[in-house]
Amino acid sequence: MSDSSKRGAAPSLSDVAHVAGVSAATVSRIVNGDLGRASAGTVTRVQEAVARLGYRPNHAGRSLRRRESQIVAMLSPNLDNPAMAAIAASTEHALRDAGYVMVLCDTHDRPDLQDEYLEAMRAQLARGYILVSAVPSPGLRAAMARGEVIVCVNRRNPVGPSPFVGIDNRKAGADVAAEFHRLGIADLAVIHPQVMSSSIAERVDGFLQQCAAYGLDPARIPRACGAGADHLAMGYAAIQTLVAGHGWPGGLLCPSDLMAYSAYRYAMETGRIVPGETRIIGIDNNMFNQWIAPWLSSIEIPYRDFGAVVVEQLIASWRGEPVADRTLPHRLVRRSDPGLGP
Amino acid sequence: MSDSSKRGAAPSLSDVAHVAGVSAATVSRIVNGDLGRASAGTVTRVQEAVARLGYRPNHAGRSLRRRESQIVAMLSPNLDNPAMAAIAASTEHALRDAGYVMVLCDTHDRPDLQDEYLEAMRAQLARGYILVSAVPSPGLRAAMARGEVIVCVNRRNPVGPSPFVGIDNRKAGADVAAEFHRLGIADLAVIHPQVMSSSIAERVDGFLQQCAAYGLDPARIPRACGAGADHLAMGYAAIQTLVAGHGWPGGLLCPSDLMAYSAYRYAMETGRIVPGETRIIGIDNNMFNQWIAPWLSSIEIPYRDFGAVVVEQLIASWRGEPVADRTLPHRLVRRSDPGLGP
DNA sequence: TCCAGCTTGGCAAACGTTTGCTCAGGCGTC
DNA sequence: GACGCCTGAGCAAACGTTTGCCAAGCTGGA
Repeated sequence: MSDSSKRGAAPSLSDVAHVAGVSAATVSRIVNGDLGRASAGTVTRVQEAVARLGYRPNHAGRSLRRRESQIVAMLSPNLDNPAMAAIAASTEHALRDAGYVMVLCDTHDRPDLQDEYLEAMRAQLARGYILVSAVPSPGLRAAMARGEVIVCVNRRNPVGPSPFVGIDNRKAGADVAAEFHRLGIADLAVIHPQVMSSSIAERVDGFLQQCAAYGLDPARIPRACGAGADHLAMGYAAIQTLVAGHGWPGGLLCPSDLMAYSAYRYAMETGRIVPGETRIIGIDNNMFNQWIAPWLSSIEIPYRDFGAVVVEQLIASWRGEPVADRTLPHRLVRRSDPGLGP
Repeated sequence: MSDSSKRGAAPSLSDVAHVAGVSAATVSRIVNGDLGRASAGTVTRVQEAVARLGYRPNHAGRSLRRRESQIVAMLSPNLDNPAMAAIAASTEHALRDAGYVMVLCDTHDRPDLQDEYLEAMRAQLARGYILVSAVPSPGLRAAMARGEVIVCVNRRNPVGPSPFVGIDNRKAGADVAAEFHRLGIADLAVIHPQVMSSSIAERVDGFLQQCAAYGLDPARIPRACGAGADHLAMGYAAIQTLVAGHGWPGGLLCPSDLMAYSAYRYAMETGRIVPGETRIIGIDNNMFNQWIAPWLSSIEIPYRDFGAVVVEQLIASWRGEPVADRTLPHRLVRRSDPGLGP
């Protein structure tokens, strides 16, 4: 009974070695691209055996020996938001191209879940962590202290320095202010989530600063916040508060498109005409906008490009190279159709 | 230098054994819940050592020895579709609760990518495969032949029998027909993707059958299909073809909400009033509908409940139990607001 | 002839876990 | 007192890879 006679089991290094008539060590070296240590004849013989048996290295064995896996963990606050889904999809693709596999964890923005997943991924020997909109947590601090490789996306690392991928949120907010200025709309307002992540806070801040540059007093720009399970619910609560306190503005900044959606719904419910009476500008430029939200201008963020950049950061970190933050470009997409008229 | 002196390295079984003054074998058994084989004193001593060292089993070692991992692969055709994202999110959650980790792969509905991922996951010793909208491919056949545990979601396994989770697509289509009948709309039409998955085909089929039951000749119900990168593009192409050939119908079945979105856009572009002149009914009930698509009735599919059921199927399969298909309930959500009127 | 150096490839020891087997001691029963 | 059984726990051999080290064979120069 040769090794390869084990029915059903995937072929192992020693199966290949047996077939090729060499030792497992030699096969290992060749499989890993160390071709300089074997003669040309041996190399081809081994490669043929690999092909014939359909050999694939067993990652458990490799991880055990090398004390590192090909697993990269992505911790995402939620997948319901198409922006997060786009980041996840593009990162998954880029990681796969680089030879890694991505494990996706949904933290629901909760520090306890974030920590649980960080721990679980440590047990999997995860080689790196991609934290989308990370929240502060003890486990994150611990991971930093252990020297884990971490890349933060959208939000900067709240507990220390980490490589970062995102946009210039302050500039994005300012661009919205500039658009309202261009349109001659001066009675502005902002809604935002009750607890603001750094990215949202920066967007709002950039907006207000730019308003000030146009001579508007930021302190007199109405703001309202809302709580809820997702940005849709938060936006709905916030717009109600805003309108109750200050009436409808002529221009409304929604720091995410989902909040814009719920503001729009409330406008419909209350008979406010969008974009005729109130112009809403969002941030994200959700892919559905062009199909069913022709009333919504939005700052487009190149989420589909995030993955490749994130992986570049990861690889540089693994190499121990210094890693600079990466700010990707955004742009305003203008839309002003009223949607449908019955 | 004791074992535990290795700085930075995670504590291993033998570190714990050393601290507790027992052998690694004993620790292993206790960690794995085999408490009947050790005295109460030993158990507590080991548990204390585990807690003190923050020990977590190394999954590479475990996988290597047990010849199986805790990894379950989900192959999804794309994450852009919120329905797929919802399935992924709920499955990830259910798997984690059951002690597994999910690796997400985006196949873009391509057989070659599906095969590549099946192979890559085999090298990771994946314990099971969740195939969302699987397509036929040689690799899938091979996986079936190897006896891998596979659960299919949305689409039935195209190359053989597998446990399945989804809805009664035929009934869903029939329910749409019933709704049009209730509304007294008789000039109906259907758009659908050029290459129809089994689920879409069943929806359309159920719709037509039910139309026949109402005395409409299915052969005279206009149908059009379109090609494209996603359902949005497919829908846009299809509705153009449909309208060019047969004009706007009074009632339009879109077998996915995304197609409904693009049909809506085309209606706006051509001045067709929705839902006043043409009533569109979709399938999926995308979460955004209630916020920005008040004109769209849709069949709600409980994607958030899929994950738990999928995991039940997986676990039953691992136990070797017979696994019956699971058909989850759907329901029509009625909406008929015109959206906004400027 | 001898030695140095290169090429080629094998040996064997890890990596952390699981588990069949063994064994020592204690207890109960005849 | 002998015997068998139960309990509690350790030994050691895997699982599949990787890699430092060594050895054999060859080339070429002194």
